[in-house]
Amino acid sequence: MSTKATATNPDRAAYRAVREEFIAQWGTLGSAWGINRTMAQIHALLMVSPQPLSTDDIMADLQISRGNAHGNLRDLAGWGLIRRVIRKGERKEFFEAEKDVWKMFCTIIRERKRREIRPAIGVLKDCIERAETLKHAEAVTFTKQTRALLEFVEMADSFLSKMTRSEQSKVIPWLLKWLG
Amino acid sequence: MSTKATATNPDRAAYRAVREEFIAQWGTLGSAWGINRTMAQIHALLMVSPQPLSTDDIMADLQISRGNAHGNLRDLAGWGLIRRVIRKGERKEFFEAEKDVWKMFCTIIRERKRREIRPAIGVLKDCIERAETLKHAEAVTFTKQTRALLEFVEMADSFLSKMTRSEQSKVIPWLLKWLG
DNA sequence: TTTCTGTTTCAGACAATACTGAAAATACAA
DNA sequence: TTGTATTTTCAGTATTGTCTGAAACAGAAA
Repeated sequence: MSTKATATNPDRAAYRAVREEFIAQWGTLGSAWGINRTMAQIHALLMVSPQPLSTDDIMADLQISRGNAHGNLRDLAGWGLIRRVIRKGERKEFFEAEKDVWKMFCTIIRERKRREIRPAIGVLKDCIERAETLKHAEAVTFTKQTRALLEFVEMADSFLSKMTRSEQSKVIPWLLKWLG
Repeated sequence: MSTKATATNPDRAAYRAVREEFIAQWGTLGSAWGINRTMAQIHALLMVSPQPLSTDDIMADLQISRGNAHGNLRDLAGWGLIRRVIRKGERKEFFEAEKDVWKMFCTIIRERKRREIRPAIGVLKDCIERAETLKHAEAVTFTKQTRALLEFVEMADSFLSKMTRSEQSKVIPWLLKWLG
């Protein structure tokens, strides 16, 4: 291909710059949502990379240590956002990101449901159970409010479950229609 | 009222304990979503409090410094999750939380849209604009992927906008019906 | 004006989290 | 089995984000 990267291609520098900007911003965005900055950056890097990358590639690109790269890659794999790839003949392992945005979204939702929403529902139920029989005046307000929260969170949970179980091809057109 | 709190009411201790548990867990949940732990705890405290609380009440209850309480109260007011209340005859100012869960949800969504989603859309547009004309091979993958992300984020943004502009009384029944 | 009550700010202290680098463990090839 | 490439772990360190406490400030009452 004539557009193959070379040291002399002037677009190379421009591409590097815009990619770096994207990665940096994705990292910032991640930390606003409770995701480790480096983990978000590795994710961004893999998302826009045409081919799988090794730990060394990532270390070199983001200028981070082996331990840091390793741990964050393990966590990203734990989230299901990236996969390990083994190339035959190579001992090194490579990583690639899920590129389908809908699948990525569903994965994130499912994991956050499992890690945060479900435990939150458990806590709310527990608190309500312990508070509902108390005669203390403030306990009445407490129970009322935590019940309202529980009801809401459970509904949101159901909604997200149903949505992430649906096909993108069913949800998106429906959504576009609903938006008018 | 016969259930009024007194030092001798045995329910008082049980209520304090369950409320403390709720506040602690809400704080943990907050930090998982990129919200300062103390801010989430103050929010939890005000959510379940039957009456508005002063800065001193909150300092005493959560055992935090004045500066900490003050700053987080300011931030919560900035998010629109709590209101300042002035009682006539009193010089102190008090705070109360929005208790309606649907309104609370809409407020959080609107703020996160404004603070994070909109800037993210800006970044994506900027990156696409800078990358789309580049001939570098990797830039093609980059542009394709960032376009897919932008499309998705813009759709999510529209969806959330429409939802938070709707009445709870319209959305909830519809949602329940959709859930079957 | 002075004093009193309450609010706001912020430099320094502290705690939580993230990162490094090197050593240990593992996996594979010869 | 030994040697080599690669992954994994983790103690120590750095960085970031949060919190404290005291001083400065602001307005109301005396």
